[in-house]
Amino acid sequence: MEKLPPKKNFSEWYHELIQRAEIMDVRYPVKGLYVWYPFGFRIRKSVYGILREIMDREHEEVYFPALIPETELGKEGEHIKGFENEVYWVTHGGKDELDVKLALRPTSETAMYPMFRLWIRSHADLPLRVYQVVNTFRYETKHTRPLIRLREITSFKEAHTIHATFEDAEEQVRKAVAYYREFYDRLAIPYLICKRPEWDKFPGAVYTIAFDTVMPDGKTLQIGTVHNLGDNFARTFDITYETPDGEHSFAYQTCYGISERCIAALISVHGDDLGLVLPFEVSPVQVVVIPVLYKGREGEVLRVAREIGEELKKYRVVVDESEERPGAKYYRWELRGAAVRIEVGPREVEEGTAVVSFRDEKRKFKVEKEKIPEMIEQWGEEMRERLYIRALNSMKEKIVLCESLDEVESHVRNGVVFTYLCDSERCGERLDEFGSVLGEVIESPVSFEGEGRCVVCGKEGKLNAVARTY
RNA sequence: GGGGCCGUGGGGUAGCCUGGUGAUCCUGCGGCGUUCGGGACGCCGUGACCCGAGUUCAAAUCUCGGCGGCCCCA
Repeated sequence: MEKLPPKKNFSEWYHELIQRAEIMDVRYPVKGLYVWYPFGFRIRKSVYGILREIMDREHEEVYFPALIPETELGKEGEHIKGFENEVYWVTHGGKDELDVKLALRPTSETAMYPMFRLWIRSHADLPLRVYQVVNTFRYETKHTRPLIRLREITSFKEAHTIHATFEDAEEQVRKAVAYYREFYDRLAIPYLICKRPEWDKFPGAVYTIAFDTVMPDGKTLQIGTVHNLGDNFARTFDITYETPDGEHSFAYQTCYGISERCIAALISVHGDDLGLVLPFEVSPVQVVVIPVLYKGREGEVLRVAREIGEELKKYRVVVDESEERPGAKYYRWELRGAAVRIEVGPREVEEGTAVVSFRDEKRKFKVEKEKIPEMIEQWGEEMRERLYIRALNSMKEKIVLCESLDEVESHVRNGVVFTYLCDSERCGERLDEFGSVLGEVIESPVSFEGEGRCVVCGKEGKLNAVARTY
């Protein structure tokens, strides 16, 4: 097996790793569409398992159609303006042209909200909280990249909620942010939380809060968004409810989403020159047992290796009985991000021990064989903590506070710039020349004063993040 | 939005400028044997010129178009 390109050549590394670790097959003959390999799909399954577990606490899972009639998609003015250039249209059924064109959903507000209008009658129907995990389509014209910029987003988890009052919607936004925090904490992925500037919010929203993580090359990746929609969509789609005293009132809505970019972040943030590094909880191979086979000793070694595998069967375990030499097996499973490796050879069989090592460390150590099952969980959690600290430190290194436009211009090439910015779109546009304004910093691993002089015009400004983005 | 580069076995490549050889090398994959504590070795086998049109006696190589990929600038 050939070596992977070093991670410092991030683009190359990412592309090769995705293919070689069998996450996505990038050879599908349509731009921007990729195939999930079985191995990649197992990562997706465990990551989305966590997301579903979190969502299921107070949302119901639903499924809405992928096709949206043009008449509904076009109702909300700002919304359609934001998406019209990237919508795929279904124009024909067989040979007949359709009377009303059908859009492949770029997102599902306009599929859901006409139905919510029928579902919501009274205050007793509120709040309504649902989510779905679906594919969405966007005709991307820039470079597409597996898991990051797609024409078919295959794994869009979108939640939609409806409330009686703006304050209730505000409260839901806070909860959604907390859910996403928990999700990314479990994946050991650090993030910035920003309030997107007015000109970059979700089309149709009152405001947008976004999670961004920092990739190895210093560009940021948006990995989650939370939108307070106010009553904008309720007014467009006529979603009203009857209050306890018989009045009719428009409802207030939120929506928030996470796509397979969370998996792109997982791979990019933790991976190393040898391949995938995945937290124990989501690795498709949580434990790999490697028997070290010597001529004449194969039987006993294999027997013990299988025993260990059997005792750990509540985890995702592989006992690698293939004919390769141990070294080749180590590299193979390191590429695939097996979290814990257990080696058993003739020596260990005699001692009743095994050699244990973790994917994120060079260290190897001996453990009594019987102790392994009770230690696994703890090792997994310790590994998650190590990964998180390492990722956090590397993110902190890439954030710099800048107090002049020259500094912004030079630093944004290598990472994230924090600087002060007033509310004017003009000043924002000036910064957008260097990268993208991510917005007002709400939460960050690096803290600076929240207010200062706008780096462009010198008026009162707030702490904002600027970065090159994916 | 503008510009540039590229498409060769499963992956990565040489060859293309200057048309003509049995299309190069690494890797992977299958088989056999000797091995096995960080990418073993030997032997055998497998497998490619993106698609279409054109120029030509002859096209991986030249021209045009399509599709796909990468990079730079705004």
